[in-house]
Amino acid sequence: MPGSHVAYLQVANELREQILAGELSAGERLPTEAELCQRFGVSRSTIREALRMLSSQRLVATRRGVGGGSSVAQIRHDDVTDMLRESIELLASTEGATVAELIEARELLEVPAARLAASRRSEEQLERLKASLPGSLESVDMRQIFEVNRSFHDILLEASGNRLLRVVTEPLFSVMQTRFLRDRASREFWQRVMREHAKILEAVEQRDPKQAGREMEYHLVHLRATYEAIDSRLRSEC
Amino acid sequence: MPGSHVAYLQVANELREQILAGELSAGERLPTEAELCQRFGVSRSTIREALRMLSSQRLVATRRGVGGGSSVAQIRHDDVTDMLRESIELLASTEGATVAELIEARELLEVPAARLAASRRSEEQLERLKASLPGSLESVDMRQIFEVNRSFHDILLEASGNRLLRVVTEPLFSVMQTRFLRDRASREFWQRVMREHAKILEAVEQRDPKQAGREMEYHLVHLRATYEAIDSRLRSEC
DNA sequence: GACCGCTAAATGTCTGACCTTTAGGCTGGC
DNA sequence: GCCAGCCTAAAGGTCAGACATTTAGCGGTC
Repeated sequence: MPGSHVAYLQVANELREQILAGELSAGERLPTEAELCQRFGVSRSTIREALRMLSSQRLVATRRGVGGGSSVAQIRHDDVTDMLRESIELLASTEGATVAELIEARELLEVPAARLAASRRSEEQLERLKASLPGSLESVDMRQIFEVNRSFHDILLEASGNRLLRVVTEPLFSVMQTRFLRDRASREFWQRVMREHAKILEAVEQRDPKQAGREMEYHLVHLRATYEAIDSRLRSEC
Repeated sequence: MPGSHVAYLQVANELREQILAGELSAGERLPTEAELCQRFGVSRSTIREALRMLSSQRLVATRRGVGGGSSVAQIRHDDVTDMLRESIELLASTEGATVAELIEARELLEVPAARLAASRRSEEQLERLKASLPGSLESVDMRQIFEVNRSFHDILLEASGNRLLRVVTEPLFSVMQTRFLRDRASREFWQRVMREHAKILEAVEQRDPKQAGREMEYHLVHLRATYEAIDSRLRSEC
């Protein structure tokens, strides 16, 4: 049912196809709403509903004021990451994804990512990675530990040099972290995490891919146990 | 800027948060548009624009007629796959993702997927996998070869038993295939692809993960050369 | 008991008015 | 000559109300 029988869907689909086909390229401006009304022979509300759909898919961006209007948006990696994170969150909350699947997928991706990071990291990335590890756990607020942890994994993904890898892996990491760890993990747990991160960092500094992969694998196997324990606790509570 | 100063965004965000927080769970019905108008103190057009955003994010579904209305949608894996494919297509068309990154990411994912499939595939999946390989290339239309190829990889991903893995890998496969192969590859190329698929299938049938991984790796390395050749040809044309 | 059409509830669409934001130009003072 | 600040017009944002369309369920006719 391409386009259904609903006007706003037809308009949205037609515009989307034009954009995807490259007839309208990034940055280029779309006609004004009034012109689109004429072109499609529908009312302004219909056009606006179509534009809202496209803008929530990050295909167009709209600005107000004179010289405003809609233009084809340049999609950014972060946009994709955000959308994917939200989708996976939803899947995870409805048994569309089990904990085992999340962990497995993450291992499949982060281990190679660590290897790649070890062989490709720039000096600047290495510095940021170091900076992201706090000297001691005492010096950081427990509310921040969360962000510190995330930051380490994210810089590592960036250092892997593959933006697609980062785009698909960050959401997996992110979903697991918010789902399982916020306020549920002990101080000892975080101390161990930090020690393991330090090991990974060392291998990345030495540009030793194999070792980085091994350390990451070890790290994730350790996490797996914690996640599974928390998961079964959560389940029994319900 | 949470909510900006634009009414439809505020409404959409508020509803989205309620859905993500689980206050409204899957399948549950939202108030009618008229009721939402009252609740948010805005006009119907504003409510509708917000609902269009949510529906294009697959968060709600809307039905017409008596007893219709909007309800919280149960997100499906295919929805996520579709959205991700579109995003990656867009990234790939604007240098947000290079061919090298696509190939690399795909290798990183499909090789482990083949291993998992070899150890987990059901008899039924094995049968479908066999059925997806045509006896000889002559028997299939060149226009269908495309779909045959896709089908093999997709069933293999399904057999990996990890739905998240499939969700993130299928788009990578799909984008590369439509971008590079449609009408651009020779008959000899497809013959070789089919032979390599058969090798993979054999390892999967024997439940030999290592071998399945090796064959998949070999297969992808071969593809890499073809893709890179086509890519440089495409570039020089522009 | 099967079929048909009515009805009412809900979304879909249109119209036309007015509000708000914003770039750029105009004007006046220094 | 230049800067500040107002002014204006173009575009999206919002509103109100009417009418069209779809659809489930009800009820009556044969």
